[in-house]
Formats: sequence, structure tokens, C-alpha cells
Amino acid sequence: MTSITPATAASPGRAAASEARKQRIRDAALTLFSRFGLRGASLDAIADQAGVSKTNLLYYFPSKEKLYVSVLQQILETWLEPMRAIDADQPPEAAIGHYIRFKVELSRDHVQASRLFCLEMIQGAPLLKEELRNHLRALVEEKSKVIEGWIASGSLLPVDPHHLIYLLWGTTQHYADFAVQIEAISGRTLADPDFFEATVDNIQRIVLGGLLPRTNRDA
Amino acid sequence: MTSITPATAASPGRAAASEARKQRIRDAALTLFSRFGLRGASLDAIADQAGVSKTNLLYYFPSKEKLYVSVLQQILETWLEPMRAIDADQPPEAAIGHYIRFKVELSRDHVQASRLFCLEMIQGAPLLKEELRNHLRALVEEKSKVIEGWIASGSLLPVDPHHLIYLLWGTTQHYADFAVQIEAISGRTLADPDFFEATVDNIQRIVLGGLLPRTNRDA
DNA sequence: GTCTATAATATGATAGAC
DNA sequence: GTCTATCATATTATAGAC
Repeated sequence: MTSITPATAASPGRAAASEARKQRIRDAALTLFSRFGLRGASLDAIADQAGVSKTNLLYYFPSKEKLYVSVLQQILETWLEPMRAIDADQPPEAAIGHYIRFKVELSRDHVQASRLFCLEMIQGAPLLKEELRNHLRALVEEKSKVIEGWIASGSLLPVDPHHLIYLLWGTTQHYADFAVQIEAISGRTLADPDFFEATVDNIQRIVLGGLLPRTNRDA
Repeated sequence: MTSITPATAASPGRAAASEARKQRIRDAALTLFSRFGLRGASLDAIADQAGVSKTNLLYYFPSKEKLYVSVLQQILETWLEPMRAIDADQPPEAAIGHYIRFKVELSRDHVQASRLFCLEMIQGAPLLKEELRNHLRALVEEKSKVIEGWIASGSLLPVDPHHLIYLLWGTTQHYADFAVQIEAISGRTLADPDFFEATVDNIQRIVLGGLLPRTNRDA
């Protein structure tokens, strides 16, 4: 009986144990891919980090590229989340302020994911290009309409929504991808609660309020 | 006589020809390192791109890592330039506006350099860390004083100079490092003059003027 | 300075025992 | 499902002729 049943369904704990091991491998892969890229990370090193043999790794993921894609797809889910949370019903000050905090949290809690995403972009995103052109593009268009609505109602100064979004992305992700540089200069990381709050506060202040005092802006 | 003279000084054109070939190799290396990283790019591919044999490449650069360092060092020069240009004697609106334009130009004209720099940061900057902690840190401190001077004189609203600098770096570099994503969404690149101007203009407007209308800010 | 071997190793992936 | 070989290839680097 059990011999013709798929192994993953043979006993209750089997499927879960298998998935747990796959996840361990994915986690190890994220660590190494995010540091050395697809080519630069070796299956040997990934298997080692995951605590499994290289052959065993290849049993769960039939090729290096399949493993890479599997890791990337998990990241994309996490990555689109903050964007979806932008709410048209909130006033822009709250919505954008929230979004900034959410993204800085992501840079603090998912450094490796941010970096792997960045690596993939730098290399031309051969595996995500289509996903970007469809899924992400549609999401950006949707949120751009929200921003345009705010501008039309006078609650936001005129700005190109795309460039605003790029500025928010670039600024927040910088704290994950360039953490080494920031630490070399400021001597602190987002793991430090004070530095985290200062980061969120300064970005919010610059983006929402700008740098020039009102007297200058009346000219 | 000529046999004891270094080859590079034997005849007038020799040294120049040698340096020209080295530069061709460095250019090819930049192209491939910026796409695949130090480990991901092979000497074979670099030599091929440069139009020389792999053995010949290794004659000019004795190891892969030496070649990589040589490329990185050239980049660092270019990279610090815009920062130095920040002038305390200018009003902040002009100085920061200028800096933004300068950096976006860099993202347009030195895409590969920007990406290699980003790759190196992501990997923990093993080769630049010391340089960052000394040289760059000192430069940032110097310019932070300038920014603090503007704030003290009331020509700039209060902001942490470090976070302002990180925001400017992150925002402008994003257009080079994430060009694929931007093209997938906006369908345009900085090579398009209209898009370039719109980019500069929007960043300047957000950073200097902020997004909230004055009526909101009086609350 | 440039080339043809070639050494020495790392790496992705498979075969087959258990 | 997991392991021990092992293959096939790619890759950095060197030796030595010209």
C-alpha cells in the first residue's frame, strides 16, 4: 500500500520534514547568492551552509538555476507587499510616511533579500524581466493613479509619481545594500533602534517637507 | 644598451601602447565584473571582450584579483569627484541642486562603474572598507559641516547631514543600478534627454521643496 | 611580448549502491 | 532519501618555445 503512495503523503510528518529541509537549503542559498551572485556561489558552499551534502541538495533542487529561481520567487512576494499597502483613503502624509517606515523595516529585517534582488537587477534581471514588465508595472500604475489623485485634490504638490516611487525605493533600499558603506561612515546600522528611528524620521522629513524654509519658497 | 633599459622606455611609443592595452583590458574587465561580479566573470571572457589572449592578459595583470583591484581603484577616483564639488560658498539650493544633477549625470554616463561599486558594497567591500573608513568618511564629515552651517544660518531646514547624503546617493545611483527595473516600468532610460531632465527636476523638487503644500505645513 | 601547451583545481551534475 | 564514486567541463595560473 504505502509503496504506491507518494513518499510525501505516506506519513503525516514526511511532507513537512521535506519542505523544512527545502527551506533550509533555500535559506542557505539566499545567504550565498546574495553575497556572490548566481555564478559566484557554489553548490558546495550552499550545501555546506545548509548542513546537507551536495548530492542531497541536488535531490531536492535538480539544478543550480532551479534553486536560484525558487529563492528569487520567494523574495518577490515579500517585496511587493509594502506597495500594496499604500491606501488611497489615507491622507498622503500618512500613506507615504507609512510606506517609508515599512520599507526601512524591510531593509533592516531582510538585508539579504534586498541584496539578492539588487544583484539580479544589476545583472539585467534575466529571470525577473517579464515579471517586472507585467506584475510590477501594473502595480506601479495603480499606485501612480492614487498619487495623481492626491495632487489633483491639492493635498500633494505636483510631482511625477514614477520618480517619487523610484526615490522612495532607492533611498530605503540603500540602507540594506550599502550598509557597509553607511557603517564605515556613520558607525551604525539599522539594527540600532535609535539609528533606525533617525533614518525613518529624516527620510520622511525630507520627502514630505523638503529642505528649503518657507521664506525661500515664497520667492 | 637598449637591453638594460626597461622595455617601456626603450622607444617613445612603447609605454603608451602598453598603457593603452592595459586600459582596453580594464575596460573589458569593468564590463564583465559589473555584470557577474569578481567570481562570476572569467578571465577567458574578459580577454575575449578585450580582444587579447588570456595568457596575454595575465602578462599585464598577474592575477584576476590584481586586475579587479586596478579597476575598482579607477572607479573610486570618479566616484568622489561630485562630492568634492559641493561648495560652502554657494547657497544650499544651488549646491544641492548641482550635486543632484552631477550624480544623475554619473548614473547616465558611468552605469557600469556604478554597478561594480554597488556589487562591491553588497559583498561587504573587502577591498574598499579601509578606504571608506578613512578617505570617504573624512570627506563626508567635511561636507556635513557645510550642511550644518546652512542649517545654522537658517537657509536650510534642520536635517541630519548624513541621512541627507545617503538619500542623495541612494536616489541617484538607483537610476544606474536598477535601470532594468525602471525601463520595465517607465519604458525609458537616462539616455533619453527628456527622461534625464525629468529625473533631475523631480529629485530636486522633492528634496528641496518637499511634497506637502504650505497650508499643511503651517499646522 | 605573444603564443601553445598543460598543470592543478573547482564545480555542476549523474550513476548506482544501500 | 541519502551516500560514495565519478564524469565532464570550466577556470586560474604557469612553463617554455619563439
